[in-house]
Amino acid sequence: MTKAEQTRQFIIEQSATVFNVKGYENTSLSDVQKATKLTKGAIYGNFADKNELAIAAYEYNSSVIINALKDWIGKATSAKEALLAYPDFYVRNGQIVFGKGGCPLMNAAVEADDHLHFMRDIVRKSMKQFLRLIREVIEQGQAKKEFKSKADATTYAATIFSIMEGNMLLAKIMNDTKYFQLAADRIKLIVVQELLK
Amino acid sequence: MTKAEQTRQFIIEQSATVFNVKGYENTSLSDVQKATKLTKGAIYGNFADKNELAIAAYEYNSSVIINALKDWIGKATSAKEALLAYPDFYVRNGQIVFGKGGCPLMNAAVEADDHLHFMRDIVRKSMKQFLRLIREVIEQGQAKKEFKSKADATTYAATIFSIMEGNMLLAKIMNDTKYFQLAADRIKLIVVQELLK
Amino acid sequence: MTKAEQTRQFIIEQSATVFNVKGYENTSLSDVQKATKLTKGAIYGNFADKNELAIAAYEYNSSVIINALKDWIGKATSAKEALLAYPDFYVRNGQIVFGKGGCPLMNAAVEADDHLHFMRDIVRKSMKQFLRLIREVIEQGQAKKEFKSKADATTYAATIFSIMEGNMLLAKIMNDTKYFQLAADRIKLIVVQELLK
Amino acid sequence: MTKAEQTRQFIIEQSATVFNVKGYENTSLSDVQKATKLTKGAIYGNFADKNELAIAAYEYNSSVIINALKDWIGKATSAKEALLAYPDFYVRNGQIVFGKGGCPLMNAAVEADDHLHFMRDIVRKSMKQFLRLIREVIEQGQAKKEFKSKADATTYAATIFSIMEGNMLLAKIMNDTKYFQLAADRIKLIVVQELLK
DNA sequence: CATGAATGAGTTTTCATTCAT
DNA sequence: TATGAATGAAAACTCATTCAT
Repeated sequence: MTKAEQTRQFIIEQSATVFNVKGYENTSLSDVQKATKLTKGAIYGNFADKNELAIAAYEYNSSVIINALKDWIGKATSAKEALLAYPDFYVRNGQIVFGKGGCPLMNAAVEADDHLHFMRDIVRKSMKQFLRLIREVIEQGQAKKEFKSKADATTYAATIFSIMEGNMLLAKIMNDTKYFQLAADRIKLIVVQELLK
Repeated sequence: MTKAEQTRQFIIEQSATVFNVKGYENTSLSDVQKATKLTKGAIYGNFADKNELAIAAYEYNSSVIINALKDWIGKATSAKEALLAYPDFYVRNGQIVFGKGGCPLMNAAVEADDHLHFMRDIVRKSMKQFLRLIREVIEQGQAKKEFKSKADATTYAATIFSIMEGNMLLAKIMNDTKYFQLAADRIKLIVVQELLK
Repeated sequence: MTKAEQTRQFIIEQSATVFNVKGYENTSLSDVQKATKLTKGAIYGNFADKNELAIAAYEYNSSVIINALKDWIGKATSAKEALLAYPDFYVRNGQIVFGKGGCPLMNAAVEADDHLHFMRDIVRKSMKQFLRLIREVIEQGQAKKEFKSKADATTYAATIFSIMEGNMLLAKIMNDTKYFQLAADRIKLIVVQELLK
Repeated sequence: MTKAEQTRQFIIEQSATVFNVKGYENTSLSDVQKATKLTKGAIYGNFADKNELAIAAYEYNSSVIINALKDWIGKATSAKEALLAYPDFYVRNGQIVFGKGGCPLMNAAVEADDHLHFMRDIVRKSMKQFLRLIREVIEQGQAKKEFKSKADATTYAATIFSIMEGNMLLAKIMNDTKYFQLAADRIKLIVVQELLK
């Protein structure tokens, strides 16, 4: 890893939370300077413009949770366990998630959907990736005869994800982690009643 | 309504969608000028600062959907019908909702939760109001013996709302109204299986 | 004239010489601020961007000498007198012209020809206008039988202009007004030997 | 020629046209990097600062046409032929000259006269050198009895040069090589009518 | 000698806000 | 009240230059 690559990575990691908290458009280069303690020149030496940094920060932010999800799936000994690990993470780490600005996919999607067009495709891509991971867990559960085969995996992936995100929204604005538990309960109910054989 | 009050209302209504689409921080007074075709003086004559206008615009935006919800409830002849009118609205008006920037509660919550502090309380308040309306429908359904009495109305209100919002998030970023149908289906399932006697 | 129009004109007049001396690209908004003692906002309130101001300043600069030429022509009692008034002006006002940065047409043309494309057409236009004025004096001299009718007015206009500009170039870089006299002598020779009947 | 001298020369030659086209102040080190495909260190290792490079690039640019003039003079079999070779070059190579940004003496003089002071003396020197070359051709023509001895060589040199430059200015901004022919015609007229015995 | 990452003052431009009219 | 010209701080970005490696 060259010096430049190290600095680039450093800038991304140091500024990622600021972008998630303040929003990608409302985070200024001064904010990034404060977060990295680097000069503007150093930042512009590593990124063509603020948009490039915003995208890199978003990719970092989304990769953190996507990789976490992959981890849980990898460690789980059953599809059920894998699916429930996802809401359980928020139940157990609610305050940490709050401190980092909440779900980066939701935050970026709200900015990117009808306004920050340069980010839309990248957000859409990560959203699809997240949904695919959940879908694959369900499909593997079906392949292993753990889950009912007639359940539409794509639909269930979207349903589980939307329950998690909808409750995240409530949790954040109400500053109340109980909504994470609510999501976990509902997802568990769906897994037990509708997916498990 | 005095002239001043009329102008104030005019500014709010003309700028409300811009705020919802661009975000409350990112919408500039130039944007408001363009939307209202008024001068800065006219705007500052009616609002102390941009924050006051942002709050008023948010209150307008959220009141539109809260009033719509009240309307559906008022017109419904049963609790079930009232509850299902909510997701059905999005199923039928998905593109219109997209054009106005999506759900104002979600948009504002994402900005306000850990960043735009002057808006947080007002967003929280409207969120509670929305949840309370749903809860009251459920409670009335229980009072009228339409719904099972042991179901926790508060929990079900949050669950229904979060399913709607989570799918709204997917719908917006994927630019696909099918997620509104997904939310409607899931909410109907819950109403039929868990609430209805 | 509205306040805005007054300020706009004030900015143009105060900054025109700076643009001519430093060049249109190398003149910064700080330079304009210093020249006008106005704030950036005041300047941007009256011009969309620096290019618009640069063009306005150039138009002012070129109009000053084009109007001067028109004046001499208007006051002259013969075509010969009108033509010679042009180089004579530089002979008599060399130091003043130096102090204002020299001929704006030449300065802007050198910048605009292959580089400052947004100014090229406007410079070309003023150049044509200047040449046309000289040509018309010659044509009127021909109409009044003062000048030989077979002389090609367009060619003579370009020749006279290029002699003046070529010597201006020498005068400026050598900081020596004798080249203005050289131009005046050569132009007089041409008028007497080739144009006058 | 040492390695360092080679690199220095390489940088000068690669960047010379950029300086002539964009102007000496307006050409940035990034432009020089792009033109040379070298690093900043390599450039600063060979030049103390941008001004030193600008001067070297100007000296190169002016030397190219001064050497060309010397060449034509050397090859000419008469003073008349030598003098006319100068405008003829532009008549024949107008588009090439345009492509390289036009006459470097004029371009640099316009920047240096009252603004880029560090270049003024060097531009003045090359201008004098160019004028001296023309003057010497005339003087040699007089010594060989080809030209009239009473003609003031210095004056004629300046006149010929200014006609060429004045028309160059028109040619560039009008993007029309006909002005080169106009200059050539006028210079030929002067040589034939006023210098030749 | 050359590299290229870093500096910090400079650039153009936008913004929320004020205030004389 | 409404106007719109003006303010000045802050935005994104570029530049000539330095210096550890």
